[in-house]
Amino acid sequence: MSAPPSFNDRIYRLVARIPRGKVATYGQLARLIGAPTRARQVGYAMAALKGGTTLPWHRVINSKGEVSRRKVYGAELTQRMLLVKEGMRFNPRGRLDLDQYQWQPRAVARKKR
DNA sequence: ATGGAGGCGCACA
DNA sequence: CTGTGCGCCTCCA
Repeated sequence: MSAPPSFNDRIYRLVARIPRGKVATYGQLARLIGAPTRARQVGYAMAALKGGTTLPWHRVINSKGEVSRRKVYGAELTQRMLLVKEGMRFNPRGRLDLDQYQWQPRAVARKKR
């Protein structure tokens, strides 16, 4: 029997589609799977990823364009490093300009944010 | 069962 | 800008 894809699986599938040089926010991913109020669970899903994952987990940030704080400090630095390596540049305030870097799954049809 | 805390986000003050 | 509250759901003690 094929079980319906879990919340986490849908998130992971989406994360896998984020192109290099772009980022998505937790809330954005939640909205994209039709669960606009569950941004926090997206964060939880990411936290549950294992070390050897092939997913571009580093391309997921918060709605302010910053790399979120978490338990293990080193992970934040790794994430920032990976993003910079993909060509993105952080503000003096340590944030990314979402207008410039946020992933737009549907290129055209999207006017409001 | 109950209460915190967690890679969030939004509205308000 | 910061802080607080609430909604949301999962985990864990």
